[in-house]
Amino acid sequence: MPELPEVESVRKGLERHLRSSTITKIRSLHHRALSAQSIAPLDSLVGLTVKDVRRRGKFIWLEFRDHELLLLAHLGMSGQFRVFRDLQEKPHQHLRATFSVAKRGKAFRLDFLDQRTFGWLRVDRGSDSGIPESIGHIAPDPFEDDFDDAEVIRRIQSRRSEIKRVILDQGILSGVGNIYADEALWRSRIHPEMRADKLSQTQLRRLLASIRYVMQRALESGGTSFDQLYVNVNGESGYFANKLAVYGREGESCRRCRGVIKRIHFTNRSSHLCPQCQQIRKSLN
DNA sequence: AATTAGCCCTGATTGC
DNA sequence: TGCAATCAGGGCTAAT
Repeated sequence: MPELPEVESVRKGLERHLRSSTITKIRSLHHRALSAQSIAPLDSLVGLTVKDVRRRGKFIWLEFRDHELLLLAHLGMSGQFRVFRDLQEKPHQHLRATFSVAKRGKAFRLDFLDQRTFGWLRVDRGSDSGIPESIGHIAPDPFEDDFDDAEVIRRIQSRRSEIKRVILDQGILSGVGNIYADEALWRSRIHPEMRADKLSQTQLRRLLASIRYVMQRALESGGTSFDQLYVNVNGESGYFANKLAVYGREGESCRRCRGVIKRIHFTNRSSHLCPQCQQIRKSLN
């Protein structure tokens, strides 16, 4: 499941392969591949040369030389970008769009695959803030220079809902999904159902540090792959899954104490935690 | 303005 | 064995 570390791994791969390359042809093969909010058809990008590949949270985009248009993408749950040097390589079953690309006289193919079709591509334009116009409401992620810890802590404390919901809100901070939310909460010993406004400065500082730590470590491992739904642009899996402390470890023992990892229901999905390390104090909640 | 339920989707797995 | 229910979950929208 692509969260910030997985999306960053993909971004790096795209940067390496696509920077200074020119798009020569684009085909869309699924009606949901192109976002309804796209300001122009994919064809508008034919002939443009990639200047940069950028990211905020889980959003990724290509910037082009001498052009205000850009290509924004979100991988959803199962979206993938795959680079194929061999143009004869058979198209994947879940192929949603395919880009023909040329770089220094060599032609290659960039495929956008997506089994569950929650991912999308969108032609958009830049804005004064330096990010695509349509994602102006997405907050900086914890690895950006202008991420302001004190300000984010203040915003978290202004919410009365459960802390896990708040750190998953991409308008407060971006890039955190279900896996790293559970991992960071475990690391900072905070119960996911604690009310955000009841947490102390110290706890929230520790939580932000844990989010950075966990996602940095995951990035160094190339991300978390449980199955073939997340792979990098070369089709390779990440190997952070075996370093996870709580996610997917229901019934196994806590790496910090003798507790048994529990899985609890959380808005139609799951939270994983150690009930020993992450206690919810009724009096404080 | 903050909060929350519901929706979009496919394929693997579980239950009867 | 076969079919149906369940689960995985990010972000947007609508309703409260």
